[in-house]
Amino acid sequence: MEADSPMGLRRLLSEAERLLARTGVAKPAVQPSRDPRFGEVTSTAAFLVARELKRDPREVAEDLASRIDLSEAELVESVEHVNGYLNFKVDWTRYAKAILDEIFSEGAGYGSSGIGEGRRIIIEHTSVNPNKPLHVGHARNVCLGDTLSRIFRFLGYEVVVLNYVDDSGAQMADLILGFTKLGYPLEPPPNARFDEYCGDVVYVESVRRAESDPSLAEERRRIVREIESGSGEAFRLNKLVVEKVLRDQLETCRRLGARYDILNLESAILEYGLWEEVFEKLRRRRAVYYAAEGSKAGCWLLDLSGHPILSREGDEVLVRSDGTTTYTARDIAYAAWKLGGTSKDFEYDLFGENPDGSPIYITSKDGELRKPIRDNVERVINVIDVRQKRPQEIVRYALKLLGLEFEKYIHYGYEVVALSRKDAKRMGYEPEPDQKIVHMSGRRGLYVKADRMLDMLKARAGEEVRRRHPEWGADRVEENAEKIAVAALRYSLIKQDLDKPIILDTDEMLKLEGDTGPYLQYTYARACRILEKADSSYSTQPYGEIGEDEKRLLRRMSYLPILLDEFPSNLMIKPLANYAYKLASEFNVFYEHAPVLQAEENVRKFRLAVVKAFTTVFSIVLNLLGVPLLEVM
RNA sequence: GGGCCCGUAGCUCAGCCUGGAUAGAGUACCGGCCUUCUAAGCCGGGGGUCCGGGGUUCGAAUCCCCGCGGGCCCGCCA
Repeated sequence: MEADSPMGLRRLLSEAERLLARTGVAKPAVQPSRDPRFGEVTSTAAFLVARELKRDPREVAEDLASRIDLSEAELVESVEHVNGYLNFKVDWTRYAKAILDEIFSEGAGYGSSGIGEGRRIIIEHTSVNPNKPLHVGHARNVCLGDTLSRIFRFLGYEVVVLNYVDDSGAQMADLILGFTKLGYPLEPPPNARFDEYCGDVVYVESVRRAESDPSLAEERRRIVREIESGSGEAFRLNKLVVEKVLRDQLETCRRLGARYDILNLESAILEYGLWEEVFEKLRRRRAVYYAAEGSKAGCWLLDLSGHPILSREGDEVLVRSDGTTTYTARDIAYAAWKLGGTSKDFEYDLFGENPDGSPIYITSKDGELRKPIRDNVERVINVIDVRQKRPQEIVRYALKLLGLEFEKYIHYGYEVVALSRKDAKRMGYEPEPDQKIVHMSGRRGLYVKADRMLDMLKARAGEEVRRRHPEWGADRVEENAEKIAVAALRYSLIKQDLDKPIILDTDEMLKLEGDTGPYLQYTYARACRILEKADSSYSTQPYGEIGEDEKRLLRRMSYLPILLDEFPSNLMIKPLANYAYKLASEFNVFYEHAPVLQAEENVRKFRLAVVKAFTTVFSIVLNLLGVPLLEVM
C-alpha cells in the first residue's frame, strides 16, 4: 500500500465500498459496525437496493454477498449477510498492523488531514466585561473557544483568537463611580485580586447604591459620557482600571490553558471611527432610517422588514435620540471589521505574551504594530452564549445588508452555567420552593468565580496527591494538583451538549472519579508507567490471536481521523470529549485484563506497541481538549 | 402574543445533525477484585411508557406534524 494513504479504518471503509461497487451497487452505505459481532464494517446497501427493486432485503443481501469477490481484498477476510445487513470481517493480523503502522508513521500529527493549510479562521471568545472576575459561566466560553482554536490549529488552519473587551459601557461607569464617589481605594485589600475586589465589592455595592440614590445615578450617567468623550478624570481612571482588571482576567484564562492573539477594545471602535464608516454605508444602502415620529422618534433604526423572523419584533435602534450608539451598533461595526468591511484597520501595542511565547496585541489609538488578519478568512466564529442569539442574528443580517460575506459569520452559541439550589443557598441566596436552578448574576454578586472553583478542585486534588505520594515535596504536589483541577473543570465544561445548561454542583464536581478529566489523566499516567518500565523494543506485528480488549482499543484509535474530518463541518467538540472518555475506558479494561510487562516476549512486544500507540493518540486528544498531561499521578 | 432550545435509568448526561440489529455511560445503591504494569481503576447486580399522540419508512430515541411540561430571548441596558 502507498505510504501516504490512510491505512486503518478509512482504508477498510474504502476497500469495503470498492468491493460493493464492483457488484454494481450504487450506494455502498458502509459504516463502522456498532457491535463487533457484526464484523468491523457494515453495509445497509441491501435495504436501499431492496426498496428500489421491491424485493426482500434478505434475499438482496444474500445475492450481493455471493457476488463479492474477495480475491484481491487486503483487509477484508469475509462478508456475511444477516437480516439484510452485510457484515465485513477482517484479517485482524493485517488490520491491527495497518492501524498501528499508520499511528506510528503519523506520530503527533495522527488524525489531522491538514485540510486547513493556507486557510484562516478568526475565533472570538472570552469577551468578559472588564469590571469583574470570570465566573464559571465565562469559563465555559473560554474553554469552548480555546478548544475550537486548538482543533482548528491541529487541522492546519491559521487561527487568530480575538477577545473583545467592552471598556466603555455603563458597567464600567458603575465601577468608576465606586472609586470616585463611594470612597473605595484603588488598592485592593491585602491578598485580594484586583478583578475580584472590583467585581465582588466595588461594582456590586455601587450598583446597589445607585439604584436607591438618584444623585449617584445622575453621576453615573455623567461618567458614562466622560468615558466615551475620550478625556477627563473618569476616562483616565477607567483606562487604568480596565487594564488592571484585564490582566487579572487573563491570568485566569491562562490558568485554564487559553491563549489569545488580539485584544480588541471597544473604545478603539469609537476612536477609529469604524461605526461612522459602517453607518454611512448602511445609510447609502438604505438599510437604516431615521424615525421622525412614534415611540422611537429621533432614533436611527436598522430596517429588519426583509428578515423573515426578526421583522416580527420591530426594527432595531442603532443610534439613540441623544446621538449615542447602542451596543448592537458597535457590534455591527466590529463584525464588519472582522469581515474586512471597513477601510480602516486597527493598530496595536504589545500587551503581553502567551505561555507558548507568542505575543498578545491590544488595539491602540497610536499603536506601533500592525497585524492584518482580515485577508483570506474562511470563517469568523463568535463564541457567545445563547441569550445573544437574537442580537447576533441582527448583526449577521446587518452584514448581509452591507453586502458582506455574512455566511462566514457564525454565532457559536452555548447555554449558560447556572447554580444548583444547594450552591445558591451556600452563597446566601434563598431560591423559590419550586426553583431548580439559580442563574448567576454579576450585578448581584451571585456567581462562582472560575478561580475559586479551580482552587476548590485543586485543594481536593491536593489531598489525593499527598495521600498517594507522601514522599513528594509541596511544589510537586501543588503542580500536579493544579493540572488536575484544570482538567476537571475544562472537561466538565466541554463534554456537555451546547444546548443544555450546566447546573453547577460543586460537590459532584469535586468527585474526581468516573467520567471526569482526572480519569483521563490517570489513564494516561498508567500507560506512561508501563512504557517507563519496559525496554524500548516493540512490534506492530501481532503474535497469535489478538485479544478482544486489544481489538476494541485499536478500533477506537483508528476512528480518530474520521472524527476530526467531521469537525470543520459540524464544529462539535463534545464528540471528541466523548471519544476521549471511551478511549480511556477501553485502555483501562485492556490494562486490567492484558498484562504487558509480564507477557511472553512476542506478545509483550505487540502489546507494548498498542500501549505506545495509545499514548500517542491519547496525548493528541488530551491536548486538543486542553486537558494537561500527567506522566505520574 | 411571537421566536429559539430542552425533555432518555433515582440523579447528571451520551446516542439525534447523517434513521439500522437486544437504547448506553457516569453517579447513587448492593456485591466482588490490590504478594503480578498506579484501586482517581476493573468486574458483576438491580434500575427504562426514550414526555404523550399521530405520520413517513422494510426499520424511528433519531425525520415530519400536533399536544404537554420546563428554560431562554423579544429595552432609546450592555
